[in-house]
Amino acid sequence: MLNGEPNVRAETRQRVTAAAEALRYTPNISARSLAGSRSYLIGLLFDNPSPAYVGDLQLGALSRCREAGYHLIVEPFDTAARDAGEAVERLVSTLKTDGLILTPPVCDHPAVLDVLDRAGVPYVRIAPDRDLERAALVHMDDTAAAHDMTVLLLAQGHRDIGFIRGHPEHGASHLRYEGYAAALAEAGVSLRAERIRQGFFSFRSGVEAAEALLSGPDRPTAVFASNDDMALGVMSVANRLGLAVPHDLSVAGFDDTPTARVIWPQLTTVRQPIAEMSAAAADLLIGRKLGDGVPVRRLLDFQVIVRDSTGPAPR
Amino acid sequence: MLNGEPNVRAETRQRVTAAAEALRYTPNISARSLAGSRSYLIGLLFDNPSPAYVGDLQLGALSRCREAGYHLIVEPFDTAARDAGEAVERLVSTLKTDGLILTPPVCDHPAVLDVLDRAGVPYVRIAPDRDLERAALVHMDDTAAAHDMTVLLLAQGHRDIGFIRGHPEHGASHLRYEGYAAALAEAGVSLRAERIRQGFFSFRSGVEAAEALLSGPDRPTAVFASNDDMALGVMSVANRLGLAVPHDLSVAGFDDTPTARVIWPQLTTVRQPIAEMSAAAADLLIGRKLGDGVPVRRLLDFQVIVRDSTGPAPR
DNA sequence: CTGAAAGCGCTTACAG
DNA sequence: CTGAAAGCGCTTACAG
Repeated sequence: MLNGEPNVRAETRQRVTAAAEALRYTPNISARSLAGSRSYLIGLLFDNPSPAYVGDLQLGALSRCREAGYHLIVEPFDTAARDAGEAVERLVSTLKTDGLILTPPVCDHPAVLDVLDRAGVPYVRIAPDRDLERAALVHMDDTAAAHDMTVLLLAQGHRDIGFIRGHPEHGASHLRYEGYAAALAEAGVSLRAERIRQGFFSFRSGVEAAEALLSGPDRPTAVFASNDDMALGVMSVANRLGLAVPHDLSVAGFDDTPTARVIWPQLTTVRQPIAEMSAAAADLLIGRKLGDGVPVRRLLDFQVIVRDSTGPAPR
Repeated sequence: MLNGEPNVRAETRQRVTAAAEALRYTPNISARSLAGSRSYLIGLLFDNPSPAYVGDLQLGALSRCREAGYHLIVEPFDTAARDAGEAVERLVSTLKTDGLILTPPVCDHPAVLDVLDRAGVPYVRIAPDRDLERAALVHMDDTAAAHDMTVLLLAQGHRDIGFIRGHPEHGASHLRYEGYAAALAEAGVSLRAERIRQGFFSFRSGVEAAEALLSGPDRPTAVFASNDDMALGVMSVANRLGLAVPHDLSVAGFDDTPTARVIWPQLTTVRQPIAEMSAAAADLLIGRKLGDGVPVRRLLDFQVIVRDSTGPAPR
């Protein structure tokens, strides 16, 4: 009855609930899991170097778990390991979670997905790179976000906008580049190959790209880096070169890391709906809305956050 | 036998292990928990605004859990809630974890500790503020760290060192201040009240303290902020005031946040052994080394990290 | 509709 | 030392 069955008289229900309350009764999760078809456990698999990203992801999932009486179990996962498939097999057989949230890059590991599909374990992928048709996923539109950021720069009069690409192994890198290129094309601004630099999402790579972009007299009036760490690298180089941001150079990033708000000038960037994505994933798992037919796909909104590192193009 | 009992013939052990391997046998954690005295589950309770801090903490605990076949369950916890005691009561009765890691400020909540003691649930406190004799804890020496940082500044010729205190509600704030004051006293440098400002661990409060400290002509040659966010605020103000760091002003922080490395100049700061603390806590819980007598107490080493925001005092 | 029984997959105490 | 039985605290299918 405590599990919310129907067909119980209101009075009876109330009395039982009151008694449970008085005795501080709380069902044991292991017993429920063993006896029933639910474990009230959701697993979050990650293999991500950024504690902040993983932390944000958890916050979203946790808020939904809490409401539904679920608990979150976090599992580091070595995507590069040869036996990744077996590892996940072991995991689901010991844990019997009601579902798994797969964060990048775990969500793009074919062997992991194979095992999960075969075992019939429900899972939701967060922002996967490939095989988007394969299973339930939650993501945002990287292309549109990069597009919008570029449009913002164009609207401020910039016509010469450098771009630093992200790590080539990350799918988002290509999507963001496409958004940038599309916005330029729409505005009739031609894309110059020497304005595009390869980065790797690290501060260091941002510094190197910025040095190439900003050293000579022929330099762009704005630089859009594919993530905040690289944008910070650009700002650092600008500072060293005596270029005032945003007066001489506008800089935009992507991610809205904590650093973006404590740097000066504060960084214009894109906020990804990280907590919202994992919250949506937890929702799907808890509500068991994954079963039938075509895989669920949720697209969440990003947000372009205009702060002080961008401004009108110098004339 | 698979649980590592002694008195099994080597050959037998090997054959069983091989069979288990071949069948990919992995015991179900719920069944083990229900039947036996171990749940192979450790809970991490947090109520901390910083995802990065919580993420770092998890990494340490996770590494030990993984080795020992344990799993980590993370639980957000509302310390301010009136029914915090009941909440933790409910938690331990549904989850039956083998132990709890209590992070600040949960580790300083009297009702939580009371419930846990009464229920006989093992727990380890991470860097608690008060009642240090009460139960097992893992921490670092904030006073010594602040002392060492101040000594470093003194060694670079600084005799006029401003200090920004941390949030008055956090025990560490007082300890850090004491370390600073002690180092000055040892060096025979007198402490000037107008050089001490109250901050609240936020960037904003660092900015305000720095404005008070640096605006006039009579200003310190170095500022030691009780955490990195406030140190960043100091650097931001210095930048706005045209003070070159470290040439005109040395700045030191505390925490070694990710931002400290991507700012320019890079921030001199103290690295706290965050992951090590939670790893030690997990060790104690998994090894069940908590039972008898005087509470275990582990003191871990900090590290003063000298980077580019500090330098010789201007003459 | 309701209540008592079986059983989930293990560990543990115990009889052999 | 070893093996079979009991039992952990629930859910679920089933007999009443």
